[in-house]
Amino acid sequence: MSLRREYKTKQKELILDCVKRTQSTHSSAEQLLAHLRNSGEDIGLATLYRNLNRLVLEGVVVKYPGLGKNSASYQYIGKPEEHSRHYHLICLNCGKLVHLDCDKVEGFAEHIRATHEFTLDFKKTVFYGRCNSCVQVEAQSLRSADD
Amino acid sequence: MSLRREYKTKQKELILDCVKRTQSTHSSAEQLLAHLRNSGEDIGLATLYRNLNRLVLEGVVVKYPGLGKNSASYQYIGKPEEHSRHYHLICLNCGKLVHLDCDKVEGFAEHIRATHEFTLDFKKTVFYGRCNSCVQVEAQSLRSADD
DNA sequence: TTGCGTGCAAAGGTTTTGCATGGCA
DNA sequence: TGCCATGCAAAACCTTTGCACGCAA
Repeated sequence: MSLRREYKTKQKELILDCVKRTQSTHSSAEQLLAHLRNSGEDIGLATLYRNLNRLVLEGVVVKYPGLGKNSASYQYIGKPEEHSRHYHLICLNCGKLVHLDCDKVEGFAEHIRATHEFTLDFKKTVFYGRCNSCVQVEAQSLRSADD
Repeated sequence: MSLRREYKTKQKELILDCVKRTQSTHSSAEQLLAHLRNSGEDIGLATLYRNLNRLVLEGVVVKYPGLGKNSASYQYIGKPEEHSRHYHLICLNCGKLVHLDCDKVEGFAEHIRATHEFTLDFKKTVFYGRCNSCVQVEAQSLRSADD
């Protein structure tokens, strides 16, 4: 039963920094890699995936399985201790992340537990939809274009 | 700009039938294929994928990108006109899928839209958590074992 | 010095695509 | 008879894994 010590490496820090900096929009592994390259840092793809998986396990990063295309997206949501009892809203169009801090949510979760016998996990649950500005943009393009 | 006529084929009907019959639990392409084989029908994998994609486009089937493993799951939700706004609860422990048909949900969604300027997409949003039986089992194992 | 982390390349698995053939209309 | 749909196999794709080397502690 060996204790697994964790080493602090340059790559690990770069990756964490990168997802923190891009937290307003979820990014694919490839996009994150590009970001890093723009900063002059090159990191192996395998290393990136390994670290992302670790961060997901730690709970500070959320993984969204291939929404638009096929590749998964990753997004920094902060340390578990810090994002207590709030949920996340993600815009399917622009990728914007919104923190939902609201009393109503607690009431809703309680209702689900009491009536539907299901305990929501606010760390894992992400609400998808459209933010207001994207709803408006889409409504507009529906009016102008038609197919 | 050619009109694209759609043909009615045996495979198409079989696939639609299959997703309809299995709508209580979302299934991967491989699982659907197995279902079909059990009924004595063999269909090409490519055909299955092509038709599933078409059904997703039509809006009668929802695709959940690789939740547990890597493969995506598909689920029949009915014609857009027919499926009322219900959400899905998925147990993180046993994988059980629960349909959440509830007035409170509508009220909640409306609150999100009005107050938080965000329109929920009930096709894409999945609530994760634990079903009651799994909560109980886990509580029990916490008592007996400790790690 | 120990052994975890990295990078590369290869493997793994899922989904898509090209092409010849089959079948609906 | 047109041409869409199918089936097969190959390709494309994303992600994981094996292995040797580098590097943190």
